[in-house]
Amino acid sequence: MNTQHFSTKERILGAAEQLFATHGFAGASLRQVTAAANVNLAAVNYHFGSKENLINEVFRRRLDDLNAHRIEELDKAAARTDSDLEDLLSAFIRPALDLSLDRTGGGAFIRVLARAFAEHNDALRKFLSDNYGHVMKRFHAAFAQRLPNLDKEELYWRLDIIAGALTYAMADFGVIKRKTGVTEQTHRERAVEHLIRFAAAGLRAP
Amino acid sequence: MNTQHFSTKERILGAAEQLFATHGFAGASLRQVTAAANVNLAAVNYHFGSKENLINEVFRRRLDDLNAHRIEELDKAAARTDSDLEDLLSAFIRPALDLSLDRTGGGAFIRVLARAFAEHNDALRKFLSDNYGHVMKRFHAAFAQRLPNLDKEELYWRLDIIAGALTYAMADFGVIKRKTGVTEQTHRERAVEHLIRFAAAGLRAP
DNA sequence: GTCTATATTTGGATAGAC
DNA sequence: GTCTATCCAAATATAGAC
Repeated sequence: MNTQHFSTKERILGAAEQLFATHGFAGASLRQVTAAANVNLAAVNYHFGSKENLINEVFRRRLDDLNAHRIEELDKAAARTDSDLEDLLSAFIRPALDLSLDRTGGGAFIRVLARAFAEHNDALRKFLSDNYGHVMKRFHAAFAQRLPNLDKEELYWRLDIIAGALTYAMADFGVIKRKTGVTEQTHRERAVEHLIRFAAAGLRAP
Repeated sequence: MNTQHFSTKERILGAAEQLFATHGFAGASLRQVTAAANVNLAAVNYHFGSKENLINEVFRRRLDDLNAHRIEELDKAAARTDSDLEDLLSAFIRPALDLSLDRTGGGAFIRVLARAFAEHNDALRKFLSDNYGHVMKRFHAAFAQRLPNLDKEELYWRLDIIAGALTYAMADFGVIKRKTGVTEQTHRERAVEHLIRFAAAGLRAP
């Protein structure tokens, strides 16, 4: 991530992602970030204005893509008349799995997301809600259509739990050593299947 | 938590627990902690030596109790010949549920635990491993006895995931507003049941 | 044990030369 | 756009009086 053929901005984002994953938002200093990115300390404020905005941009870079894929998969599932709860859950969960498996830092980003859940940071939650609330609304609507007896707020609440469980599982799996070669991907695939079954059962509960 | 009829040490621990839950270990300063505890800034270093040690003591205060209850429940389950996987899981999970429901800050502590998972802090992990590794060993042995075909390392790995899922669920549930009175406890009870089924299925997977 | 005062370090942010 | 140098605030930690 700190090779020279990426732009300064990209190198900062990559280094920040890694360090936020490891030390947290408060724990990783801009000095650590700029040193790892091999750029000057002042570059962060020049390109991003502030540390808080840098944090937001770390999210934006990945979430734009992730949520676009989710909407894409949701549209596919919604177009089919025979799609069920599991298909909707898959549309939400599979893109996150793919991201966690990519080789350009996606695994680190998933750990950053896990931290965001733990943070309960109001500014961060507002940013996520402002920018990606519409994705949750789309999924909420799709689930609500298939679960007409479930209270709307209860549904939001359960989707939040599912997002949390997914993030945690992906972040934790990131620590596992892939001893026997293919295992890493296989394990995550299985985790996703378990999650989908678990989440579907949870959603169907009265 | 910051009333005068607790000792300085206890007030610091309570305030630290609350603030670590809200802002994280790096994010909560000793100045915030001592102000909330209504004690002098220097008191932390006098009573605990350092911030890192204060963090450790926040864990010790709750985990000693939590793990004692877990061992107690495990012994009860192990004594019965007809106990199954679900009983062992219950011995592990129920004491955490009880803690999350207590009224002296247990809910905040569960959020602190969730942060510890996200931290991946080596010093903290070593502290937890040194002081509570024997509890995981006891559970590992009990599960291994009932799952003789499962690889030992695989089992450790899965128990870790279960601990993570439990912690996350409890921490997240902590945010929910109990609108209709009894709901809070009922919801957590249900979450625990889901978790146990989920975990048991995961453990039985090949 | 508790306080005030302070040493020391570190962090975020910016000014101004290039 | 990038660098050096620096400002200022905040943090951990300690010394020493009470």
